[in-house]
Amino acid sequence: MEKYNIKYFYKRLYCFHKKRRGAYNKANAYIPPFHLENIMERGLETFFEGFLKKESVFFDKKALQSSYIPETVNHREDQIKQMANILAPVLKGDKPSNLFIYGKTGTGKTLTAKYTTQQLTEIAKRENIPLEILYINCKLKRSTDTEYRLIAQLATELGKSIPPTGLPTEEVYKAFIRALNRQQRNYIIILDEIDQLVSKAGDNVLYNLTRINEDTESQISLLGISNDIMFIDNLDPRVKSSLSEEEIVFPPYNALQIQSILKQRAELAFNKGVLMEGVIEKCAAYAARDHGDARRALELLRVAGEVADRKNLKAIMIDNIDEAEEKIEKDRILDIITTQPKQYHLLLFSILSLKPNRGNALFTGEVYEIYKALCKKTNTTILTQRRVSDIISEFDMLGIINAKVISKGRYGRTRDISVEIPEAMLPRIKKILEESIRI
DNA sequence: CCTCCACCGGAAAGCCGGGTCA
DNA sequence: TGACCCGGCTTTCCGGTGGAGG
Repeated sequence: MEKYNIKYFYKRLYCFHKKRRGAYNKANAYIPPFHLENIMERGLETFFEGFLKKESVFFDKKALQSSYIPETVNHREDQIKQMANILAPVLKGDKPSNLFIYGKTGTGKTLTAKYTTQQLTEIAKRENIPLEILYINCKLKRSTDTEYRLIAQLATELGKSIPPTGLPTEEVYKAFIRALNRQQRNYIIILDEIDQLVSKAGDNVLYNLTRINEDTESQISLLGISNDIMFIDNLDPRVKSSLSEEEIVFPPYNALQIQSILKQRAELAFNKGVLMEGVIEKCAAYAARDHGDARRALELLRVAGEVADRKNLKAIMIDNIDEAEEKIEKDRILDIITTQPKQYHLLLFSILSLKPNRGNALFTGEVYEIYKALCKKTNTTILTQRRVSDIISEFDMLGIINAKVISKGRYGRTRDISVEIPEAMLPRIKKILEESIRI
């Protein structure tokens, strides 16, 4: 945790407040108000001074966050032009075609879409054209991963609050349409990570959304963003044809392009001269290595800066990037594991405790046996093997284990499970799991 | 070439805790 | 209050299958 973050600041302020009024300490002795001793000014002053003096390599960290929209979007001129062409009719009051955007993660899809629509709204506002953009990120957990919730979310954006559950879905649609009709406008709905939505809620939602124009005076265009290119092929043909009336592909950035993006952002984010030679190049190279993910590059740079700050360095060294990469991966795994429910912990613990004597080739059956024993020992209900099998798949998808289906011939078919957590982290993780299991 | 193991993974249905509404 | 609805998690049921060993 950073020492001088906002929480810390408020804590200090609160302490200060108590001291100003005077307070009783643990031994119930009255400690006189600050100003009587004239320490207060000094205390607070030094705090603020420290806060100001505390040197940071950052000037404005925001510029490195993935949600930041820069003044100009580099290397996406073509896509912006295409998108503008497709969406422009909305300015004349016509309904633009539905648009489908795809490209790998970190290729600037969301950024470009937001940037373009932002410009669009500005012009629309100036010219007094009724236009509204609704942006929904379907990946944000718990808010929009089912049909009900998506529509509810959309309706909420239109200022119609809908209870988070309880109503029939039909009712929610009606409320949404009423909200649309309340003011006749053109709407562009951006559905980010639309593949996530479909995998969880099915393509029914999309079908209904594409058909909703028939029930309302307002016109609605959909703008779907996906990083899974195959996703569109698995859709209902009717949805497919109407959703992808237009398509734009975002190719990955190459190393040079990532470099220039990083430079642009770094200029805003860091103080002058804190970047050592070669830092940006290295970040870019790391990110280009796995398919030109600019978001990753930015994150890497940001964390490298944080590492340098924590070490009280005045500049970001090349080594900090390696440390940053390690830290990101570590935090990711730790975050995944600590947020899992107990059953998952039990299972993971079984896998880990089986690992030392069986090497790196565990089979579902053995894991399940250990898991059952563990459940009995800790007095937990035992899940069926079918369910456990699903949990193993989930771990696989999260990237903390690797589970491949193999055939052992006469000895059946099973999954070959190996652990993907770095060796160095294992003791710590085991400890976390143990604690969670006990309780 | 056939068999048959030990599990995979799809489909459907049940249960539970959260909610609305009249 | 009871009738309903939803989503998440789980169980039940069951057809499917790659390949070692006969």
